[in-house]
Amino acid sequence: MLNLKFIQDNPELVIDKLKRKNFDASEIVSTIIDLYAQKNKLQGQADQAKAEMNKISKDIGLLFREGKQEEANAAKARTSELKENIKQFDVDFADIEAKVNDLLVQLPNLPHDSVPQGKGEEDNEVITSVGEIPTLHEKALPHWELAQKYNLIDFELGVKLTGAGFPVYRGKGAQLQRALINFFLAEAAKAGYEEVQPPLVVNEDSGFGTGQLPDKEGMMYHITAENLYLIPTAEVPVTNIYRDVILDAKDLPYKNTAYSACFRREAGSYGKDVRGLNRLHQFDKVEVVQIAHPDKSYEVLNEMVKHVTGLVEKLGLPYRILRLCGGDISFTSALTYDFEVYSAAQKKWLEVSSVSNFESFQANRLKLRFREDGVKKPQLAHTLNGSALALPRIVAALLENNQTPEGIKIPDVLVPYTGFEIID
RNA sequence: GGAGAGGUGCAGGAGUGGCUUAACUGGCACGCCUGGAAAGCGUGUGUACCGCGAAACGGUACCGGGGGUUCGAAUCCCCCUCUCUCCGCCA
Repeated sequence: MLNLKFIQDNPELVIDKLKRKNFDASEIVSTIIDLYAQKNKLQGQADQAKAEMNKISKDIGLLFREGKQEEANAAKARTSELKENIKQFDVDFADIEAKVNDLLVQLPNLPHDSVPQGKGEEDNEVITSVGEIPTLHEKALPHWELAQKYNLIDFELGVKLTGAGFPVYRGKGAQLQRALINFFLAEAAKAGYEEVQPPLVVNEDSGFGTGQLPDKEGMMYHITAENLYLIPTAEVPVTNIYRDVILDAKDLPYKNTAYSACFRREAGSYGKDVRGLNRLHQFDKVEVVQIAHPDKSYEVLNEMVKHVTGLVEKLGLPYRILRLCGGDISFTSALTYDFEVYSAAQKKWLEVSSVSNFESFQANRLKLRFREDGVKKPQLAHTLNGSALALPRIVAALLENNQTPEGIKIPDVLVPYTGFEIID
C-alpha cells in the first residue's frame, strides 16, 4: 500500500511511475487527494466538537461535586446538539476513510527506475545467461516420463488421493526432495539467515499484510470454517512475523529463511505448461526474507540475487536472470529479478526463483517500522524476499539435463544430502 | 467439544461511572550528586491522525476488536475475538 501523504505530495510522480506498470492511476489519485482534503476538514470539525464536549462533561462533573445541581442540568441541556453533530461527523468520517482505503489498496507499488517498459513476459530484460545448454541423446525423455520410468513421482496416485497438481514423490524421488530442501536451508544458514518453521496456515490479517488479500484472494485455498488460508509461499507467515512492530535501526537487517510446502489454486491454468512438475497446486520451497533499512534495501536485493545465483551454479544448471518489465512485475513489487533454469528435454526456460524488493509497500500494510537511534518518529522499513529455491522445476531440470543412458546423475553438491550418486 | 478465569502503557500490576492528568513497582533515557561508579534524588518515557514549512506546542482517538447506555466509560450492557486453567478427545 502506498503512503497517503506521499501520494498527496507527489501525485504526478505516482501517476507517471505507474504508467510503467501499464496502470492508469490518474483518476484514483485525484479522487484520493480530493477525499483526503474532505477527510481533513471533517476531522478538524469533529475534533473541535469533541474538545468542546469533553470540556462540558468535565464541567458538569465539577458542578455535581460542588452540589450545583441546577447549573449542571442546564449544562446538560446544551450538549444534545453537539452530540448530534459529533455523531454525524463520525459517520461521514468513517465513510470517507473507507473510500480512501478502498482506493488506496487498488494502487500497485511504484516500480523502480530500472524496471523496463513492457507489456508482458516477452519484454523482460535478460541480465545474464550462464551455463551451456546441454545436448541430450536421442532417446532423452521429459521429466514426467523419467519420473515414471525410475518410479520417482506418481502423478496418477496424487490424482486419486487429492486431484491434479498434487503429486506423490516416492523412493529416490522423495529423498531427492528432502535433499534439496536440506541443501537450500544449509546454504541459507551459511549466508546468515536464521531458519524458522512457520505455520502453513495463516489468518486474514497476515494475508492482508503481505498483499495476497484483497488483491489476489483467488490464489489461496481458503478454509472457510475457521477463515484461514493455506500459505501460497512462506513469504506470508515469515514476513508477518514483523507485522505491527517497531524495530531498532541498529538491528537491521533481519534475515530469515524457511522451508514450507506452498499451496496455490492456480485457477485457470491449463495445457502443456502445467504438464508434470511445471505447475502444481502443492510444492516445496525454501524462501529467504529480509527486513532492511530503506537506504540499504537495494544492496540487500543484490546480495539476495547473489545468493540465489550461487545455488543454481552449485547445482550446475544453465540459468538466466531476468529483470521483470512493468507489465510482468507483481502488484506489490518495486523491482523483481526472476531466475530461470533451462529444461533440456522440454527445451524451455523454467522460472525457479523470484527475488523482489517491495520497498515500503508491504511494510505500510504490515505497520512494520524501525526507529533510528535518538529519532522519535518511527519510519517504514523495506521488505524483500526471494525463492531460494522452489523445488519442482529444479527437479524437472535436474532429471532432464542429467539423464544418461546409465541413469540420472545427481550433482556432486547434493550427494552428501541424497546419499546416492545416481538414479537408475 | 464442555466448564471457568482473563486481555490495561516497554514489563509487572492497581483501577466498579467524574480529584485518572491510568496509581504503584520495575525497566530504559536524561539530569543532579561523585575523582569515577554504585546507591540516592529529580525529570521524562507510546502510537496514529489533524493544525504549523519544520520543530516547539496544541487538538482528537486508542485500556483485545466492534456496537450500545450516559452530559461523561478502562469501569455498566450486547456481540465478536484471542489467551490461560480444568475436563474430554488426541499425535
